[in-house]
Amino acid sequence: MEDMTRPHAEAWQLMHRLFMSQRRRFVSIAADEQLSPPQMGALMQLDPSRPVPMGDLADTLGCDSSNVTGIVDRLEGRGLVERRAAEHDRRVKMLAVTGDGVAVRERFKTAMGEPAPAIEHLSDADARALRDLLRRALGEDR
Amino acid sequence: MEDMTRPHAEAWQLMHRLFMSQRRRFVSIAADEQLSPPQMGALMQLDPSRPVPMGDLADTLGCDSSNVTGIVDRLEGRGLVERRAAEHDRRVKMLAVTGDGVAVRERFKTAMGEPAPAIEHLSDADARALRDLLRRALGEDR
DNA sequence: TATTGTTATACTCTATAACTATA
DNA sequence: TATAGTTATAGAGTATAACAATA
Repeated sequence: MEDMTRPHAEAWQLMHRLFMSQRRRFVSIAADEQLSPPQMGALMQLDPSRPVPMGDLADTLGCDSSNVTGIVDRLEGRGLVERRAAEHDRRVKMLAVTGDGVAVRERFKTAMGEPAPAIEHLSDADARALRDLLRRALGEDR
Repeated sequence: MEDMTRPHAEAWQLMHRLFMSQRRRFVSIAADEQLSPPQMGALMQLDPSRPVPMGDLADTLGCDSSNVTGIVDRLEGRGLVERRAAEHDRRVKMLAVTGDGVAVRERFKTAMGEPAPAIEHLSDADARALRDLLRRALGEDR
């Protein structure tokens, strides 16, 4: 009984393991920017080229909107994000990433975009094959 | 200038995106067991077949050991984990997963092991190719 | 002296419920 | 009436520092 698992499930579980092994790196990179993990997560979910409503951020973070108020308060206090009025509904507040916020985002992407060692050790051919598979998987999903 | 990114980096970033899209599922599965995400994370890091010291858990979770005290208090209160004396050092406390704890772990693995939609939609051939690549990546890394 | 785990403290995250101001 | 965001509250997560027991 070797290989009872479907290849889809085993692939997913291997990715899961690989990803989990990188959690400490995420925490450490956020700490380098003096941001808590939730704060960094929120900043990375924002769109630097288009302000988004508070409620949308709460949805993508999967947490209550009362929660986002505090996280955004602190990001705004750090000057990384701004609350702006929305065009046609005076209830909603749009979140815009500031220049400093964009800079933090860029540094984070550079640091966290560095592949995990397991991926780094792949041959160029394997890495291209993996990239193409993932492009296909994510492409078909939208 | 299309494709300036090395295939390793792009593959890693695609995996990152795929994984992030599954965070809500993790939170929801933990909530089904009435556990907070950190509690579920801690329980899943333990080894059901071999008790581990508190300090080791703190290391794998990447947090301070003072933190683990509280998380383990609550897991122990739920009867999912036990603190036991260590053999040769009376300072250390070993964490053992109880029968109930093992059951929660199994349910979690079943639920979270279900592949993300993007993976599920891959053909069998693609899924096997992906699995083999990841086996190779993770295998070489140890 | 050094190490393991706990306690004390302060701040952050989180959900629920009640509230304000819009719609 | 319903919705977007805030505030109030209570419990949990987090790091730092000080501590007790043990090595």
